[in-house]
Amino acid sequence: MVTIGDVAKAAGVSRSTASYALSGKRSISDAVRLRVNEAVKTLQYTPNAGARSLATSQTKVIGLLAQFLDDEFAPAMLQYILGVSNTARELGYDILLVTDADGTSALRRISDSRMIDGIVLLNVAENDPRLDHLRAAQQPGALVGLPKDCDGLDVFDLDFEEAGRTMVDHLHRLGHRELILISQPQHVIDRGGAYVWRLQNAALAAAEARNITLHTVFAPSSQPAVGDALNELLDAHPTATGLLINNEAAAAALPSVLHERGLSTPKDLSVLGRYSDEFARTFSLPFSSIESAPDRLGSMAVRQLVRRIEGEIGPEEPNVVRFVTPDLIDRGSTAPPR
Amino acid sequence: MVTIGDVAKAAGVSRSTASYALSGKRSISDAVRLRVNEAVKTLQYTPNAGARSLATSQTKVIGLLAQFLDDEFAPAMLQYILGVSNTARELGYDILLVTDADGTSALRRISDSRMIDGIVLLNVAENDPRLDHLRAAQQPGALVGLPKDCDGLDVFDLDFEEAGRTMVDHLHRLGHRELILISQPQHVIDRGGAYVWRLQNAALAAAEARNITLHTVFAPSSQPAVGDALNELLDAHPTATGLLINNEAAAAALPSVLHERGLSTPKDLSVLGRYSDEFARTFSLPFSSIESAPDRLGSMAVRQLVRRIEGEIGPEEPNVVRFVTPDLIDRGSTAPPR
DNA sequence: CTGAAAGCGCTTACAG
DNA sequence: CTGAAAGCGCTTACAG
Repeated sequence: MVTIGDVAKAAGVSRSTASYALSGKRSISDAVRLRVNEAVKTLQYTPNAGARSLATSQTKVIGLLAQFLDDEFAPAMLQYILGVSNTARELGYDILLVTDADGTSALRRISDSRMIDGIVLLNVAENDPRLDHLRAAQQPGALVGLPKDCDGLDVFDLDFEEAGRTMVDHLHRLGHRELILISQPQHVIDRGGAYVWRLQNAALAAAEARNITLHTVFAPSSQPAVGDALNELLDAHPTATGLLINNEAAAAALPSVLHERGLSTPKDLSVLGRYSDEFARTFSLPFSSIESAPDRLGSMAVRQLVRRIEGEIGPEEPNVVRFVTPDLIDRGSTAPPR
Repeated sequence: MVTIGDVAKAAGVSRSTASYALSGKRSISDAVRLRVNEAVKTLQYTPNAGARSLATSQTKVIGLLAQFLDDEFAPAMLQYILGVSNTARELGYDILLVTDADGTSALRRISDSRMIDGIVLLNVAENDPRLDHLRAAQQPGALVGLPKDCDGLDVFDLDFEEAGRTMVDHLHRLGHRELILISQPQHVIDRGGAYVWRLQNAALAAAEARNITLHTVFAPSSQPAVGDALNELLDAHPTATGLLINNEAAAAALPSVLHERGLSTPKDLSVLGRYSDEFARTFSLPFSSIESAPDRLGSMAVRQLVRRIEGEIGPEEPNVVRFVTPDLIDRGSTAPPR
């Protein structure tokens, strides 16, 4: 393989001069810079990443820990991954994608071996076992998802409380007085998916404050089952006029359920979801929704992480916990109840 | 950080002995091995990946080039990625996920800088511009998807010809005499998505051989548009009794289209798709289908790649081009025409 | 503005 | 069975 030594020889300079000419870390005569650049081009020189990382303790790689859990809807995950990946590339970093079932040991592996400069955690749970190791790691970490203890970590998440309030308020303003909130399965809460109850509790509080009825229910996240659950739900609350959905699988299943029941939105029922616009397009969902902004959250996490990696923010500087304010995207599925 | 030097010191041996004790590449007295292992444990030693790769020219990382094209249905891609990632981990490799729009330069970047030991290409086109660089690369490559020229590359793909024949034969045997085949958009073919016409041509040939009518059409891969296309199609061919679908977005949109038209399968129409079982579950698709086996294809590609990387197959050994025989998964959406 | 040299943390012939 | 040393390909103080 062609090394910087070959470049140096071809340019008639020392290896250090060749290196500096490429990095620009000290002034170089135009003549030399020109010859070095030419040598690089003709020899097709590319620095060896392993050698560089050994010398600089920098890999220019970010570890991305994504878990594909049974109780979660895989297509919704993809948006976060793409948001992280695209922003990382923009900032000059590559992505080491880790999908191990055992996230903790995977984290340790890539961190301790210095394969990466920083770590993004997706799918963060209330008491995420990965966090202890992340805090102990040499590399900075950024989370998408809010754990109980954010100490020492930069955290980005949708403001699910605000999302819950907005959903209730929006339908309340339109005149609705009895609503149903469909959340992720109980199972998601059990393993620490705090966003489920963060949204739900805020929605319940808002409903109480406005003195309206809010039925809450946990629905499955797998497709055949969730359709049945939706039907049961509509049977159980025939007087409810609005449906709030914090469950991607339920949102995806709803169009055919409504169709089967001969219901149309917003005439018979107002519907308001919580998912990304990309998700809505993929599944052709005609419901207004709270934008969950996965690409933006992934991007924010990476930007902050890179600032830490590159020392723009010192390790002593306090961690940030940033909530994205939920936007409501109107697709015309809400209206006053009839 | 703790190095192998620290381990050696703690165990009272030389660095080379410590290294050999860990790699097992030469015999070591039990006493020494014990002390070394103990030192590793107490010091929490993990080898530095960059240093190791510099010394061994091995990174234990596989590059995964995935393109997310507008004309393709993103959720269908995820299965390939997961298949590759999980198998790689099983074999001791990590995944560098590259989603750059410019796949060619991304390939060059990770290859020339020796960040990876081998490369998996997803979404391979008929004349894929990435292939020239892959052939010139130092690292072996494996493809998921069949290009025109497979020379020097290991290739894995579904047998789309057989898939096309099977689809036609299956409905022919049931007594159907007029079918419609819905393919990906023309656009996919234009940029080299050979699988579209591989399936279609084989289906046409099979239809001709059996003397039945097969209407073919390219439908959009985006959701609102594809629904309209399906409706037009059913309007245009009212006497057709069977629908073959080689277009994930069309398959996802079909249930509601059928519902709107008051059609049920297989009573009014027999439907046979081509997508993965995982995809069917995610979208709750009730149609029988040809399994596209993305996880299996991804896994096969990685296994072959690792065999090349680890020298079990020499570079002079001929490349393989392997087709997965399509299985038909019966979900009860086909029956004799009425 | 440039060069010779040390060092990053490993592995692996070479010697014994 | 074990050790001293060279080398992988970079970067970066240290000297001039």
